[in-house]
Amino acid sequence: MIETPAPDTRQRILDTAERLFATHGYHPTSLRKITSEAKVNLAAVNYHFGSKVGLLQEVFTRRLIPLNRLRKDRLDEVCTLASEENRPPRIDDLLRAFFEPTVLFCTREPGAIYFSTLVGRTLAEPDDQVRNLFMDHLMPIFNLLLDLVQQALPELDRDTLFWRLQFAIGSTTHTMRLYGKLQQLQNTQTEPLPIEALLEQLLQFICKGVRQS
Amino acid sequence: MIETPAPDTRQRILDTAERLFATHGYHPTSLRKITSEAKVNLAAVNYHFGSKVGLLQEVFTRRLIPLNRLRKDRLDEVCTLASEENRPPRIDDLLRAFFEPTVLFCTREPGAIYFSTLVGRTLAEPDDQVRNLFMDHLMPIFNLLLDLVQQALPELDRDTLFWRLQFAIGSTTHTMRLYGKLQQLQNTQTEPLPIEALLEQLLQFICKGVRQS
DNA sequence: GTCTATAGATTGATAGAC
DNA sequence: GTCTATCAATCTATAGAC
Repeated sequence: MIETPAPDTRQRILDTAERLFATHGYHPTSLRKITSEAKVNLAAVNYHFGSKVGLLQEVFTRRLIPLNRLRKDRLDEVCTLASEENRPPRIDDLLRAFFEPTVLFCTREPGAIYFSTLVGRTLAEPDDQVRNLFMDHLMPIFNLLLDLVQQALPELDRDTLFWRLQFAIGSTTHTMRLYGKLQQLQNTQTEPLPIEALLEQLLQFICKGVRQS
Repeated sequence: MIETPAPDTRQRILDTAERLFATHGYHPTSLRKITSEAKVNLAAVNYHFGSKVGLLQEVFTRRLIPLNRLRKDRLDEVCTLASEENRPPRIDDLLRAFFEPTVLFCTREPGAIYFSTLVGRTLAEPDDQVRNLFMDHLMPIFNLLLDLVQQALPELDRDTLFWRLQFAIGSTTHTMRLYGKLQQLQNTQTEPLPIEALLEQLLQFICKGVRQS
């Protein structure tokens, strides 16, 4: 029945690496820490992923391909509905279609709790090699969003929209990092703000800022 | 006249470390890279700063003490004017008082070009030891801002304001990182958006989002 | 596919002469 | 205060037995 070459060694390495990269960063996390916590042999990483950066590559790809498909589907949905009604897409619908899957992905896909933290941190990663692995996945869908937002707000020039979307991305990634951190610290405090409520606050902030009206 | 113990070794180490930490990150930057580019001896870092993390500590402190004094003065100014006119401080004035020095600091203080990049990246630093060095400087001034914003918008609860200010900080730091990156790549393109113009766009975005009106 | 063992390079930090 | 030389630890990656 099962025909995957490695039973779960590969999976355990990916899960552990995702968590440690998110928690401590890429460079400070050694392969020894990953393999010892994943309870696999040190050499297994190089066997399955070729190198440390190859492992990171796969940590990204495993999550970003389904996430980007989700975002693409949501954006297409907004466009289809708009064209059926013979009007340009609405800006609020576009922003929700893009940012809602981004924020909620961690709760839908099991085990992706750490990935949202990793995403938020990778955008700020100083190392070009590491960040570019991520940008290769983000650029196409961001450019699609920019094109559609331009259709929704044709009176604004593209540079203005570019920066406003970047402001929105900055808010979102910072929020994802901070929310993950606060959940991690979660002491004897009252129950924290649920992620769905925080998302609504964030979307209100972003929509007001991008629309400017 | 000059009574500083080290002539300029200390300074050269700090300048070089600031640039390399901003460009490549803290962990991937070795003391050897720093000392060789600064043209000082490897042992000088441990002599002057005790350790690598002691050096980072000093890189932060050197810039953050004057920057925080600037932000504090601007916030006080807004409050003084408001109390003279017997009204609460205006939200837009408070946000400008806080974020304008933050963004423009790099152009005022000579040599601080790389520091703004470093700030933007450190907020996303996964390593707790590194990030906490920075948070110790940021927390007091952030709490002051939150208190004042609460006075300006008394009808909103503190948690809501906390998150809206975090959204604003996320936009700002992401923008500072990206702007630094784009300036660095600066190819044969047309002249880039001046930082003052970008600041105005950012402030518009933030004010709309925080006010929600 | 998994393991042990280790190569080969780099790191932060220090000792001690000057 | 600055230098050379080096220690001790850590790292990624690989070779080769099973």
